[in-house]
Amino acid sequence: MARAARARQDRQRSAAPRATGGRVTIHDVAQAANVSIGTVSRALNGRGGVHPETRRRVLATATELAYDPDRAARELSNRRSVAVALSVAHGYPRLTPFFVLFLQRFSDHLADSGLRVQDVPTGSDGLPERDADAFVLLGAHPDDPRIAHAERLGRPFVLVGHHPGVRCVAPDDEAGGRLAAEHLLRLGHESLLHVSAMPHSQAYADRARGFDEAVRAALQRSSALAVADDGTPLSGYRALRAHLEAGSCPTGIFAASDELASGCMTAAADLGVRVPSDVSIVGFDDLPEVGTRLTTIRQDIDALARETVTLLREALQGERIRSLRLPVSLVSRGTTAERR
Amino acid sequence: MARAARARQDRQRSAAPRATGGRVTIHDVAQAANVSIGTVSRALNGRGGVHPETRRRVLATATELAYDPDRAARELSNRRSVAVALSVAHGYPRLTPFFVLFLQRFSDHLADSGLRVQDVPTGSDGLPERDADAFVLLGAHPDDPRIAHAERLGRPFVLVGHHPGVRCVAPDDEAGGRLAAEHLLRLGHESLLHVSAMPHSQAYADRARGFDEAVRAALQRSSALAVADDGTPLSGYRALRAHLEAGSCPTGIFAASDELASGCMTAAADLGVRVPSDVSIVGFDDLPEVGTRLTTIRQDIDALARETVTLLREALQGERIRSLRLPVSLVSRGTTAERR
DNA sequence: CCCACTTCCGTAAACGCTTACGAAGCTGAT
DNA sequence: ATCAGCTTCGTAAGCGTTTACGGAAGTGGG
Repeated sequence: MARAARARQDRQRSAAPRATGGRVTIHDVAQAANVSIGTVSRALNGRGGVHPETRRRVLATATELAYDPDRAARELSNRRSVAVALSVAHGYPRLTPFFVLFLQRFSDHLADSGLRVQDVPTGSDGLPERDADAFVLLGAHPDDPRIAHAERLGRPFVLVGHHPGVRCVAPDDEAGGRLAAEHLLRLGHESLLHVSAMPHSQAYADRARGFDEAVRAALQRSSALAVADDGTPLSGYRALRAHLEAGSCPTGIFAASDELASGCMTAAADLGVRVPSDVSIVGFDDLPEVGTRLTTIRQDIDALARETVTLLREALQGERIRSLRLPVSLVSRGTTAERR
Repeated sequence: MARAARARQDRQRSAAPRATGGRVTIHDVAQAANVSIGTVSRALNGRGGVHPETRRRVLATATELAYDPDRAARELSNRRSVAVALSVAHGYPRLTPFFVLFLQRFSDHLADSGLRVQDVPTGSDGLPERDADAFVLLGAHPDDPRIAHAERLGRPFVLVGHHPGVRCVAPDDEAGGRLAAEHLLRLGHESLLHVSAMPHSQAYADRARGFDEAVRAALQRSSALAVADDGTPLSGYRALRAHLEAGSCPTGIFAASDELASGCMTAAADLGVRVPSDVSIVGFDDLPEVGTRLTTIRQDIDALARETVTLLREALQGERIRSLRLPVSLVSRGTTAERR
């Protein structure tokens, strides 16, 4: 042990570069900033008891050395070991591309913050499992039984979606709907159609409300509505196709998700309706897969995941309930044009 | 140190249950099996120098206590730190449900085996990144540029798919195709259709070959073919719909994937064709999402992921190239019936 | 009967991090 | 000048695992 201590000491004091296989460790940062590893850790994790000047110096050298804390070590040390269970909303039997993206970000942020996911039953549709320490509920429709259930369980949880009175984080769906309407209206479109999978989620409902309010404000009437079975491209395709075959011919379409939008574009193509010259289409999400061409409402998935983790930690520490709405923005690409 | 050593000793000797927050550690197993933690580790990891009888006892107590090695600790200790990059095949711009499932399993097995994924650019379509230590290529079509590229790079890689001369693992697609054909033929169907997204992957080509050979052997002629744009349900829908609207009416359909099959089922429904009374449909993959109703060719995704990790480790250790074909089986459910 | 060799196993260091504890330095009140 | 109390920081233990090293049996040959 005396030997070990000396070795560690040596390593800390020695000016020679460490031989840890290239990895920059907390020791390197400590050495470079002329402090101890304890101080580095405290500075980096925002713990108290560090002189502001010291903190600044540590942070600076850390970024300079491109220090990236080792996750395994952090997890092992933290032993925060919260088993986070993810549950996909009822009515979302499938794992949407959106959720896949979210999940990636989410587990990154979770690991970064020293927490660990023990169990990620992504496919599970039903109510959250008993043996988890915390829950993340993905999506919610207004009377989601999982919410009452999670509350009854008394375990910390956060909802990715929107529901009054619970800790939740969601994009500003209503504002997004409004943005879409205003964009279409500004381009001169008055024959409007909203394609949505409405009953399934609060998000869809909010998007519809924002869209509808803006439309009513401008035109004193509502737009038409085509309801898709679920949120898949195929459901969007069938919804629009059926609508067009029934004889109506909108010039502006707001699809409640990029997936629906992609189905709509295919349907339009199959029926000889050209985008954007015959009809303009606005999506929602800004998924990278379809996104390169589509005019859409962009939401920041990474921020969504990050804030989910923040709220989750707050929940774990029993802090006051707080909810977040994340801003969205319209990105105008090739599928909208002025009405001819 | 004397203090620490004694503490550890105490913990090891003491009969009292450990207070590690419920987690069963290697110490618990050691204590229960009356050996040291070193021996437990060696026994569990198949290292040499353990008496068979001792090994047996350790293994027994480990399973009895439901010992589950801590990943973080294992990673930290192992420090094998291989940066594995995943690359999705050209022509598969999207992350299919199949790959999502695969990915989950894959990273589990990777972590279990002490390796660590540093970078998983799942969405990346192009050629593998320069800074990875190893690659996993997902899917391949016959002239996949990524294969030549990976070989040129000289870094270990394994292909999930099939290609001569490289380390690869794949389900027995050809046998699967044959199974589907034989099933349909056995039910008396002779007016057959194959729905596929053929040019995109070797897997689809192999499935088609197996199917076609069995069909030719029985009927002395090929089945009809409907080509879908990609592998999505929507593409399957459009392919079948177009085919049926063109006037042909098959009684047995083999869709090259469950996703295609699900689109086919919707198309049939939309056109008033009943499954399975009017037409029988066989899928491929056995995805849990669509799988509860669909007659399909089952492949073992977990095994696929496990073997991928095995081959990856072999590649990392420079062992001889070896390829695997995993068995598939037909599971008969509600979408096939005897020809009326 | 002893020694070399092998087989089996226990000990403790190491992986990179967090954090409890305590030491050192400073402030201001006495 | 002294001391309590605060702030700031260094030290080292500990998270659960793997593995190098060496010790203790057991085996066989001289």
